[in-house]
Amino acid sequence: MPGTTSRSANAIGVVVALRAAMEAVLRPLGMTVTHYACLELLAQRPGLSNSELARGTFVTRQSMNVLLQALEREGAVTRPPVAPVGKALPARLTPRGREQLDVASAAVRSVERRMLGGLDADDQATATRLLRSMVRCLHDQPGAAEV
Amino acid sequence: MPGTTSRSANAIGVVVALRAAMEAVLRPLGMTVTHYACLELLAQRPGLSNSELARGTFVTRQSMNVLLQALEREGAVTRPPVAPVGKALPARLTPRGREQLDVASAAVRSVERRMLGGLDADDQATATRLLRSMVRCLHDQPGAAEV
DNA sequence: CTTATATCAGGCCGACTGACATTC
DNA sequence: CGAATGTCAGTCCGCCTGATATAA
Repeated sequence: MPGTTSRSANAIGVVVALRAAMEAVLRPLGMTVTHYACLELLAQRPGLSNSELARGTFVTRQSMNVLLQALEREGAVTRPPVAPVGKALPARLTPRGREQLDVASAAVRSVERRMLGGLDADDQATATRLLRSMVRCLHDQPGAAEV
Repeated sequence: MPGTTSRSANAIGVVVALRAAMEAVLRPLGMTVTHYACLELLAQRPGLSNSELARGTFVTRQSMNVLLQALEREGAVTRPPVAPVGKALPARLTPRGREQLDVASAAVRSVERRMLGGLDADDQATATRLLRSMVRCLHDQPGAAEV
């Protein structure tokens, strides 16, 4: 009413607050947000290639390549020395990588609990459903980005 | 059910997808996510100090100081040369800063529309309400404690 | 040829930590 | 004194763009 023309959905607030909270709990584990997103994606869809992981986490394949090599070096991820087909090297979590993911997931879930703390059980279920829809929409419709 | 049963609310997906989408639309405007968050915060609460803006956007006061000085230099923000009280310098948007914010807000809202595109009007209203609650919870609670 | 992949090389810049002065 | 603030200085690193090689 007073000055409010078109009201924002506070997406900016979610981005800065949620991102900061996640970075805060992941840093002590030596993990970045992209780092964690990569492990999670790999757990859900084993065998993804470097480029596919890059697209899934919205970074360039060059950036994902650096991350993936670090993950291989520390034994969290394995890739075959030669490509089964083409050039794509299917990546998979090692038991160690799975462990790291489990620890990190617990930390991330603690943030989610804090985020949903002010909601009743009903709203929490709704929130989860709506969040999934949001992610799907953002993934499906490519913004002005992507090269 | 290999060990972990508790389903994630996909907070990680929201963070990476939404953040990337926002960066994509803000970059052509020469603006970062923190940059935009600062302007938005300043529009809602004129007179905030550097340190207060830093806390509101989850960066250090040193980082916010760099940003704020850049905003002053380009005439988007003004601060009094001397502190009215203490050392805190109340910052305010200039008409020019307000313009920049309006342009950026339009871009950010386009992302929000895309994000909420798969929902009906009812769910969209619910989503907005829940998002606000999430931001409030993440702001209020400390964040460093317990895992 | 065109497209997609992996990877190396180099650069950018936003954010961080450290340190100091000032003011309540 | 201690706590909060503004600010200068130095550093880091995650991510980017560019370029090369290979495979379908």
